Amino acid sequence: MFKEALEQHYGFLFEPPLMEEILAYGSLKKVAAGQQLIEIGELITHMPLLLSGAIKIMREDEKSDELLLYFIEKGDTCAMSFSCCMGGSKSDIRAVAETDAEIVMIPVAQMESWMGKYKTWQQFVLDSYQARMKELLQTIDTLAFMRMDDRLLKHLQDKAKVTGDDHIHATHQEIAYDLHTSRVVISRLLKKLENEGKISMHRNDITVIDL
Amino acid sequence: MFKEALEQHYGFLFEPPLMEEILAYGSLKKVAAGQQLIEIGELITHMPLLLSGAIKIMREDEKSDELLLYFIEKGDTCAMSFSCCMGGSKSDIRAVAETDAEIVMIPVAQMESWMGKYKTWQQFVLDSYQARMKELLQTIDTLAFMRMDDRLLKHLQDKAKVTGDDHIHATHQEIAYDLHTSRVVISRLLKKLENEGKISMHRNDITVIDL
DNA sequence: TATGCTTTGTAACATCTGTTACCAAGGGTT
DNA sequence: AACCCTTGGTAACAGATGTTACAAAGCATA
Repeated sequence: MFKEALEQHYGFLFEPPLMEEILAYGSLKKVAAGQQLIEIGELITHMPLLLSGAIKIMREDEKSDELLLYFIEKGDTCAMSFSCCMGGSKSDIRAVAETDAEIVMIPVAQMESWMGKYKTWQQFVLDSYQARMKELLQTIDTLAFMRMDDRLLKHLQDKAKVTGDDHIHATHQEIAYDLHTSRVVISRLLKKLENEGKISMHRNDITVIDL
Repeated sequence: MFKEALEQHYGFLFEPPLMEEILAYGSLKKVAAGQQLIEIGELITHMPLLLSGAIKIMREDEKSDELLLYFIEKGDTCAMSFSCCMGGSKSDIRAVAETDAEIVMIPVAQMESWMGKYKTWQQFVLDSYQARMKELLQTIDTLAFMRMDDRLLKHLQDKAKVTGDDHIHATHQEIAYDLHTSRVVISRLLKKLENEGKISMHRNDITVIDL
């Protein structure tokens, strides 16, 4: 059962009858780091409430070029990890577990009935949309106004933050995919960041010093 | 009065009592092309319903670098041109009239009460959020996956579409601001597009051939 | 230790984008 | 015509990023 964890993260948000319904209709899903939660084009049937861990949200174009949009953090006012939960539409994004995570999955049908019944749920959904919107604006700022070296450092800092660990276990190639660039560019810029004293590097392990 | 125009664009969406309320509490605002509707950091007091014309939504960073996010079209299911109408928060974006436009302004207070009262309004707000989200994703795709020449052509096509005119009246400098680059770059790429037969150019007038 | 795979470092080069500088063309005013 | 201001064209260069190629280091396993 996930009653305790749910109370802890969402108890202060939702009224008791709504909490009851969430317990009744929601199901707990445990996923391991790296596991894919939803793929682009897939039909959305459930909405996730994150209890623990972190999820990364990715975008992809026709040529299979990838880009990380943002992370959803554990304990975050997370909902609408999927921009298009409502109305039976298909996913515009891919969601992948960044760490091991525990998620309560709510069927979309319930969600829609709650919109009318529970004021706190309505507010929660609106707040979540707004939070996602801010994340997207932040992503746009990053793409439009920052150069790759700053984007890289920010990525490492974000990653350290959501995992709660200043040691990052990722290859240069994996980082390159997230930032939509090439491995050589990442190696080059990481070396530069190391020379500047902002990180230190070992094989498969980057330590972020400048948090 | 704006009863007819409102009926025409929103009548099929909202139930009659809601239409009455919109007429009662909304006020018509006519703006000329180029006029600013809202500035970054301003408190949001009204939500706009676009009756005619087009609005462009811009983002800016600390260094006053600008970037066009997207256009809102006349007749579009437009609301939430401002990502943060709810909750008395401040604007993350700037809105500028791209053409002359007519807008019904709804006080935020009304809007919030309607969320509980009218199912159609609730759906409208959610749909709008979703539409804005898709626009932002589209903007991200453009920034992450396209080069400047394609971004430029897309910009010209978008602009022709929202104004309903394949003649674009803008200086190279103005276009450069929208795309967050320099005038020289735009001149260079416009010349290239002209050589490729996709546009034709005269002073202060670009004709989009490849629509 | 020998072998093979993955990961990282680095050089050399191509290309795209941004910057500076200057001139020319267009259009309006006196 | 003479003048001025805005706009556009172009060269030359700088810097950032992407690409290709290859070598070296780290790690696992036979």
